[in-house]
Amino acid sequence: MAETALSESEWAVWRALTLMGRRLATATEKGLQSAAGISAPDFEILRALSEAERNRARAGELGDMLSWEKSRISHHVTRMEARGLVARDECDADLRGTWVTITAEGRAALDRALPAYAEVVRSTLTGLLPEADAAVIGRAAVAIVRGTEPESCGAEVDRLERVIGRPPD
Amino acid sequence: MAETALSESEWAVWRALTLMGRRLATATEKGLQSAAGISAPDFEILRALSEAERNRARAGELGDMLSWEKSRISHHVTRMEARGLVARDECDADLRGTWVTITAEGRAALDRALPAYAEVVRSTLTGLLPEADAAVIGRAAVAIVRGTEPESCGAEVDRLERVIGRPPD
DNA sequence: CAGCCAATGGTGACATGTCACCGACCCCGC
DNA sequence: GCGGGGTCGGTGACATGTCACCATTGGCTG
Repeated sequence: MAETALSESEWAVWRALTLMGRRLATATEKGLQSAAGISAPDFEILRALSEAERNRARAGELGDMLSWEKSRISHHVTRMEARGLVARDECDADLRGTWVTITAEGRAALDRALPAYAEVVRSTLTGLLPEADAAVIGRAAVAIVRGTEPESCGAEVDRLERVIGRPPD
Repeated sequence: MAETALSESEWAVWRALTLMGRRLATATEKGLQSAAGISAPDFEILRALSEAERNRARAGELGDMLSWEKSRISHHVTRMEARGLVARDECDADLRGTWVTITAEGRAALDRALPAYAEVVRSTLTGLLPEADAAVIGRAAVAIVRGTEPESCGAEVDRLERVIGRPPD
């Protein structure tokens, strides 16, 4: 703990993970942009809205679904609204609140994006790893997510763990 | 390949990796900020400079070392220059070029940052995973890096693979 | 040596993300 | 009903990152 230097293998694993993260992000961005003309954050918002009841959600709900800060939601919805992908509606039940809705244009973009997104996941992750390795990497990722910020480990992480499976013992 | 839907486990692994990436990035940022008052990109620039001969590098070299675009280098060096962490020097041998140097202040910040950085790696990665899992996740990350953008797989990835080891067969 | 093309670094416009703060509004106790 | 504190979104300032473009310079060819 007082050692200041990382071992070569510690450094290599860290560096490899960092590089991998950037590659996955870049591949996602490129795939969505070329297939549907939207960015990765756009996609996340549209997907969350499409899964919500009546295709709409309160701004705060969106933030919870995506683990985004409220100001990030607000800024990004403003940008997407300007491009016609989503719309804001007043909330009668709570005058402070705002409904965010997916527009027809947003729905069309999402429909174009979904197959491309699946293809990105397969071509950069599932398709490159033996299934057993994918399981190990998934479990390791869950362990790291659990190990960092223990307080905010919401229900989603539990669900992921259930799907991915727990270390054998 | 024509399937449009991801299986539940494909999705879970992808989502877990995405979450993990954000957690690691956040932990790095927080650790460096509190220990040395610098950001993760600041740290990368300072580390690259400190490893270069005479603690200086041409802007383009820096870009190659970090796999950054030249405009990113330029913008970030401008910001760090304003905070006194690095300095620009004219390059006599090529009047188009610029030397980027680490200042005493930048060196001091780097020295404060290095132990904190190692601590972040240990507390979020090495310390949370059994050694065998770390090896598997490292190999998987290298495989993904290799599988995406095959052209730009420079010498660094070879080195990482040598350190981490290759899949047993 | 003249002229062309590539390399080098920088700049401005824009997209994304965080933080601190604010104005409006809700609810709860009185 | 009426304050007071917390909730809800939003805004502005700033940091980061990408893209398209530019001016300057190097170096090579005729």
